[in-house]
Amino acid sequence: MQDPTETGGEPSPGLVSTAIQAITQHIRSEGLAAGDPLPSEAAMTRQLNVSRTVVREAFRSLSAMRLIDMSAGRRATVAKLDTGAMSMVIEHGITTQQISVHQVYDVRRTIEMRTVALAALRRTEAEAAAIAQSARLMRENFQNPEIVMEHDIAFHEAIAAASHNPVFSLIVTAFSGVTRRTWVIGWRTRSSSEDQLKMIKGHEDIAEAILKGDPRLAAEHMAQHFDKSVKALLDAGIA
Amino acid sequence: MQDPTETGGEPSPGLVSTAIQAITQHIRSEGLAAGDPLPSEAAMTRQLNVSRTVVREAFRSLSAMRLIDMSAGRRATVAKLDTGAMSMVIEHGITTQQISVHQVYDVRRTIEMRTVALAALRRTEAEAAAIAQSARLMRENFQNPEIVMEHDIAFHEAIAAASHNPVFSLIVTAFSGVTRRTWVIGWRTRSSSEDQLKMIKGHEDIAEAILKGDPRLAAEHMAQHFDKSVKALLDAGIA
DNA sequence: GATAACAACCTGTCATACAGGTTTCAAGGG
DNA sequence: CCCTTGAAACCTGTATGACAGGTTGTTATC
Repeated sequence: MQDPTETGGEPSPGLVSTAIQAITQHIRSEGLAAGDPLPSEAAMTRQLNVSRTVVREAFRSLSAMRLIDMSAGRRATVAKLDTGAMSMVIEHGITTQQISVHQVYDVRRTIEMRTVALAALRRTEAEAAAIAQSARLMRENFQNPEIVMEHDIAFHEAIAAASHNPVFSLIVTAFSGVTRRTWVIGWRTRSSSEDQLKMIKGHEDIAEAILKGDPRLAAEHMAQHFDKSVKALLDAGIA
Repeated sequence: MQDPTETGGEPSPGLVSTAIQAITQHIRSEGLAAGDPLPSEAAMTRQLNVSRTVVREAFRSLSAMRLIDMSAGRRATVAKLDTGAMSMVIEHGITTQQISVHQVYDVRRTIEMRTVALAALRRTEAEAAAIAQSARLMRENFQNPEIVMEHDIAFHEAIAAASHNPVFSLIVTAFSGVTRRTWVIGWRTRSSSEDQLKMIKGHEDIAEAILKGDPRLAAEHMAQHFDKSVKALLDAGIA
């Protein structure tokens, strides 16, 4: 039925994929930035000569990946960089057992040894304070694992942010979901309060090294932190 | 009437988001693995008591993130781990100028210093051969930049695969799109054939170190490779 | 028992309809 | 003149029905 001069020749694995490409292509060719509005569904429908169903599924797909923002009544807009899609991919890999928690931790260790060094070199005063603040809140709430975990996650994300490289932030944040699922296990393995406080001390050491601007020391503390975390997970039988 | 507390809001007021969660939840609770079939759209429609439109947009969204595979006539199936979504996020960040090529290279350098060390430790004979093969093909086709680039990308992906950690593969592959867009620029900066061959020699050194099983040497060569690549991009004026 | 036609089911796409949110702009009141 | 107000125009969210075409299992035929 529809035969609008297929340019290029790709027999198309589906009209929706074509529409998705058209939209991303539009963003690129128009040089749109985060917040800029996209064409309406109706306009896209006319331009591509397909039904609104197809255009809509394309928009919705991009929205699911958080490349665009949609909300009722308003045109879709280009989205700010967001972890949404990435964390879903990681989660999917974990739940379908295609990747293991241990493998994620190896990647985290690799990346965070770098973010912490960069943070020590590039952090602003405010960022150093935020990092130290998270560590302090971990200690103050150390009886409540859930709260400690949230501050732990915030701690690592703050370090990534202080690296001033959003790609690192993106990846670190994408792993936070996995952390939420396994953190408590590692915490329980640290049977004594002493062990738990020692682990919190590790965070404070990292924060301090960042504050002092010593990348080598910061990386060293981070490595120790991860080695202990991985060991705790291994002791708990997490593959 | 603006409510800035909207960012990162969890309360998704859409039926589609609910449906997406229901599907991923189904995968989790049923313990599905890659290749397993999902309920049909009709079944989901009944279960969630929403229209097929909604269910379909949910399926399509998951398909766009490559969490599930869809094809006409057949039920959707759980997908194998794939880079699709991740590379789109990275591309989006680049095209909307929220991240720079330089930042991507810093992340690549960080990750590939690790993958190359792991590859040296864990590679099979076949993997070592594949890596060396890519390096050889780079040399054999060194007059043709496009082909050299493809083998370069294959080279790095093969190293990631040899690390035996799919998360590394995932990330490295996600960056390949960026490489395709900037590689030629770096190549041109290496004005003389001599420089270009020197760069290929760098790849061969890496391959050899992996074959010898020397992680420290491999990482060192990889670091040099990236330092030169970044310098080439900087010389070309890429931010 | 093998094979070919068929029926049941499934996804891909289209058309239409309507509810509800958002923006725009002009008319009316201060 | 400015501000408020309200309606119209536009937009997205969801539902329904229809049909084409692919896939699979079953049955009838050889």
